[in-house]
Amino acid sequence: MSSHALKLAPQDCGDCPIRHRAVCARCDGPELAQLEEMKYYRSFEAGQNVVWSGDRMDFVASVVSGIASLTQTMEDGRRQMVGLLLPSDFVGRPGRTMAPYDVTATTDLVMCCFRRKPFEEMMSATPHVAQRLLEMTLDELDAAREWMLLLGRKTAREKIASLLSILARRDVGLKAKAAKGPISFDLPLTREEMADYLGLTLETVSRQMSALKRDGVVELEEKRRIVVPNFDRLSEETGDDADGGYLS
Amino acid sequence: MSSHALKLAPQDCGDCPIRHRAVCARCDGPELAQLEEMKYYRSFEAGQNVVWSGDRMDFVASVVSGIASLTQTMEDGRRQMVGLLLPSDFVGRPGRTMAPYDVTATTDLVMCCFRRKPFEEMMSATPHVAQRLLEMTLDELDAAREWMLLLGRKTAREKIASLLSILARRDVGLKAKAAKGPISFDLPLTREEMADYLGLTLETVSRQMSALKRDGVVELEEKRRIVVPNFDRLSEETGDDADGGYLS
DNA sequence: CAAATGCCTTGATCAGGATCAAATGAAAGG
DNA sequence: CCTTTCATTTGATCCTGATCAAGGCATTTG
Repeated sequence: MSSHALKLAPQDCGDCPIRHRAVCARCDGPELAQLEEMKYYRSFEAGQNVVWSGDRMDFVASVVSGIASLTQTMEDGRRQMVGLLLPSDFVGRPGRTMAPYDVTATTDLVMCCFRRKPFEEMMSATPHVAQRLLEMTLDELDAAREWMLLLGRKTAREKIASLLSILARRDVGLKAKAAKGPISFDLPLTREEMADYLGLTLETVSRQMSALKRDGVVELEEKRRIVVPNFDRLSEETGDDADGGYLS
Repeated sequence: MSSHALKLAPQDCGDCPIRHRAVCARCDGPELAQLEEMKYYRSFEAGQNVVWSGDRMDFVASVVSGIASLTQTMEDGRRQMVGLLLPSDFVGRPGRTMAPYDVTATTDLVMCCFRRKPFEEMMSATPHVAQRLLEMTLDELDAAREWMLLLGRKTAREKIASLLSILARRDVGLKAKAAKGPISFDLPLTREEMADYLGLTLETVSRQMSALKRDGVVELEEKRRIVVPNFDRLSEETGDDADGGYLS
């Protein structure tokens, strides 16, 4: 279990794949050097827990690769995922050591962790980290509010379509490819995780996936492999206007 | 309609009721003076719209008194409130002029508006505003995620109890009173607004309110006047553990 | 005063999604 | 190879909350 937790070779920030989107994006040479000194990598296998709600966290971190999830659990076991963390997303809150959510590696995951103390000192000494973190937090807040609309008002079918649309869009973005022609990608989530994210049961997720397949909105070749033959068609199923106001 | 929009006398920041919690909390004498110069007050009557989603906003603002709501609307009219703004809460996003949500005065409302241009200049010149705004945004993000759990997983009864609990807690806080003995407060929301906030219909809200009354969890004297005879009893109905992890 | 309006409550019925249950298929392990 | 396990699908039934509809009550308006 911990065989994977240490094996990552230290990497130079200059080569880092998330260098220009993460919390360090605005930092220049000397500040980067300072961050290099307080950072260390940790990796996790899919399914592994990163921190438990209520745990003390002595670091904050950026997701370098893979996907992590933030989940809240009620006493009786009801679970709601409250965030998906993609590469460059930030985990942890300056000024608070207690984790408010469970953080779990949804896929294999690499995180760039910063020791809390020096990170917080740097935040109060120089503005670039705080400025970037503010931007990122405002984006997360927008995303959370979009999700509130989904959770409160969308039908099961619209919820599934919305999630697939976001994942598809994300993969298209990564490939820097126009939204023409079929899009295909691997689902990084199990049916149960999808249910936890969407406020549904896994049975309903499965049924709605089957329904979208039956209606030709998506093709499922291997349960986790999604093909979207017509992205606009999928967009129509989300309940959002046009293809979602994704611009600022 | 605009008779109310201008009539507020300019107020000195030193006397401002939200001085120590708002975005200006960390600012000292000279910075306050700078803010004084870019600020102006606007007031709105209950029910009045502040900005429409998609509108250009040439200011950002703090709520001084009253309550405002942020609402998203789907094409077919489904509505979801995504935030309640209480005194000291911040409206608008530095760096973005387009409003992403409808902002509406839920009660009579006074806002302290800052002209966007000088506010943004000040944010990049000095760190105090950005630091405070980051804190406030992180708090909002936590609140949004708590609401995601409510919207995705709680029953109608738990949703109502959670909302009443939050409003009761808030009023207790204002009165700096211990949580012993009956708590009473006025609902600042109509049944329909409650429904929009909780992801329910107004009929379900009404029925659950009646049910909580029937079960002795709350007393309703005037439809908007709530008495909570036993706060712990109300807390049990929210589905949260203990009385909610409200500490950071 | 009567009529209209806004807000709320209550009743009857419906339906979307939850729950309970079983079966399938693929991968992992003995 | 057979068994076990895990993720998923599918079926049958139930129930919570939505929908449709009517009525109450207070305030406003003509």
